[in-house]
Amino acid sequence: MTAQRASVKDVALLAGVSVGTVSNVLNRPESVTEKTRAKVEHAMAQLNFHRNASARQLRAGVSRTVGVIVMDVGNPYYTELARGIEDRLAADDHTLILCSSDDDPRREARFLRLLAEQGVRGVLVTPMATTLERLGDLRRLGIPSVLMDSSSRHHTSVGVDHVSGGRQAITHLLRQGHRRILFVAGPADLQQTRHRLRGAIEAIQADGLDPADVLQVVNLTNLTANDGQRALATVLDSGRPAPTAVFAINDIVALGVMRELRLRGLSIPRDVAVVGYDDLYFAAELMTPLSSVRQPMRQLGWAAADLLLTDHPHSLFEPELIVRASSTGTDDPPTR
Amino acid sequence: MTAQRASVKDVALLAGVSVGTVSNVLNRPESVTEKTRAKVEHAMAQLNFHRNASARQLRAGVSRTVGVIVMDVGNPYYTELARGIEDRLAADDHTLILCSSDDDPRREARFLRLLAEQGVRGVLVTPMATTLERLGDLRRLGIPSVLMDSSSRHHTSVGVDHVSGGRQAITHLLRQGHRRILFVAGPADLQQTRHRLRGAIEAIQADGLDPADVLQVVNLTNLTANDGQRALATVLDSGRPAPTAVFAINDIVALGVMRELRLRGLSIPRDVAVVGYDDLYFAAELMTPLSSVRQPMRQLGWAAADLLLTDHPHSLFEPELIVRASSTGTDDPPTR
DNA sequence: ATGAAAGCGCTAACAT
DNA sequence: ATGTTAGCGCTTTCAT
Repeated sequence: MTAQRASVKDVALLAGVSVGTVSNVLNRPESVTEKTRAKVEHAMAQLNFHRNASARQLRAGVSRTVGVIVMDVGNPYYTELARGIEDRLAADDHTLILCSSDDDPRREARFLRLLAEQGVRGVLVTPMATTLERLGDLRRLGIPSVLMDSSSRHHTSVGVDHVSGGRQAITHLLRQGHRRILFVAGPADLQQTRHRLRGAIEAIQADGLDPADVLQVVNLTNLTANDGQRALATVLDSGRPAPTAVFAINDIVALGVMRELRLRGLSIPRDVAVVGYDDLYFAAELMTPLSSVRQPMRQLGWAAADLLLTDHPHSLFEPELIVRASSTGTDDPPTR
Repeated sequence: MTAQRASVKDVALLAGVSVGTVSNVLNRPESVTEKTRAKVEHAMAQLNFHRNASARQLRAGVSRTVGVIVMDVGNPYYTELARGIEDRLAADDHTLILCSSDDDPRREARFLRLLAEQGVRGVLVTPMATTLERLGDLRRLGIPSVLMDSSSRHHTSVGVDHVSGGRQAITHLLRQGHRRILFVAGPADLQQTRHRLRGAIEAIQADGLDPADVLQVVNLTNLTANDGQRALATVLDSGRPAPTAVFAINDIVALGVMRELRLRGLSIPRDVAVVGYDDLYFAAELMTPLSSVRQPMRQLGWAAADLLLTDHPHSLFEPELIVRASSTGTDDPPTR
């Protein structure tokens, strides 16, 4: 019905000024007379003017968009991270393109290429084992990147101390008397797996025990509830002595573990105790309230974006074990 | 260390061809000799060339990006929707910018402006009551939009039949003998609320009962677990006869409702039955497995994106009630 | 304080 | 099949 997109030229024409003045109203309003500014703004409103971000970016060379690649947007843990990023970005009038790598290097590579083409101001990524190689391209393009939920001496990053998290979880289980613990971990080359495993081993050694006796590790490729369930089933069917406690790499995997335990009529935590990771919002509401290691994801995201925007030194956050019925010595009380 | 972004000009220079040929390699590879194509592609690789999306879009006038605004990215229900969209978009080499309105009209307006500036190919949005007014601007700009999880005679949309969902949930509760049912709903002007309420009323009337006797409605502004918990507490403290069943607008609200019931020592479902909505992945694993109305979100997202890309007629999907312990006549077995 | 004009990287129409 | 060129909408000198 009415015209399509109006350009600065159209606005200038209608307001009876030059395009330069229109641009000034947009970018340096203080350098324009009150009167002409009013004229121009009126023309803009009348034409339903929206500045063209492509042209702006092409000319100015800088983008107001930041790319974010997380492992799995379906996991509330990562959306909470994204929320923190968004909070920080909005304060500087930037926006975020959210991508989900689904733990697939090819998907990640595709998004990285896409973001490079978009000319984003920077990329924030929760890395998998091979991510670092792919980030070289970006750096050569002059696009900075920040690793999240992971740390590296060779790359800027914001992270949570997973060694500490693993140590806290296993220490807790040892205190409850457990001596056969199963760690249902992620891929062996994933930093979260490696660090939490290290923390677990440290905790066991600190008690004068031999990790080889106490800890059994099974590595998952995907971190879904079904994978967790299958992994536990395999271990229980292996004929080896069953574990008395399970430490899961995240709460969703823990969900699957608990499902399998229930299926076999095993009591949680009397027969097998369970500790998860991430402390998702429903952890306390599960059939057996789940002990879990809580991480400050929102702050982490905020810090990551802040790092990108202002180059503040990065921070390492501290996780905190939340103990609930799934891992306490006695059977859990019906409610609380 | 090495050069920054290489342009088509740089590639042309290195390959010893013209920029037009480079563009052809990019956009019409079949119109280029095998040999020159190889030369050009080699030059691209050598220069780490990434085409500049801004310039491309500025010139071509069309974007390969679609804006998606959901109510709440923190809710897995919406990320599942986003996943469906992404699936469809990827097939046509498009990408998605994901925004969370957080049920805040100002945030939504801001994102809409942003997306318009980006010149996105279209916008997919899960609308709140006032969204439609805001979409007029976009239309005048020639940017199509699709409503998701909602329907409108005045706007293209893909949706789920919420009337049917409400009817299924309430019919189920009536069959269990409930005659005092509380509907913990969203905002009164939200379509999901209105349609599910209509379905509820239809179900009650179909049994020859008076909705005014059977159904009590409380409207929430925000749909968090805490809000659900508070709402139920208020109702139970009101002095009026307590409901024997609760129908919650979504599973997260249901989580809060169940929390409050447990806190008061009320048994689910013996004292109060609960039915949620969305059937989030953990619904079956809760302290009391939650009956819930499942919606095909992934397909919905797929359909929405398909509608935008190919203008296929839109579809109305059918929800399905999943019955679990939280609403079955007998007490649930004391699992844990 | 405002105007004129160049140019960002790309595509597409036209010329060869 | 390949080269030449105009121009998308904006910002930003440089003049006035």
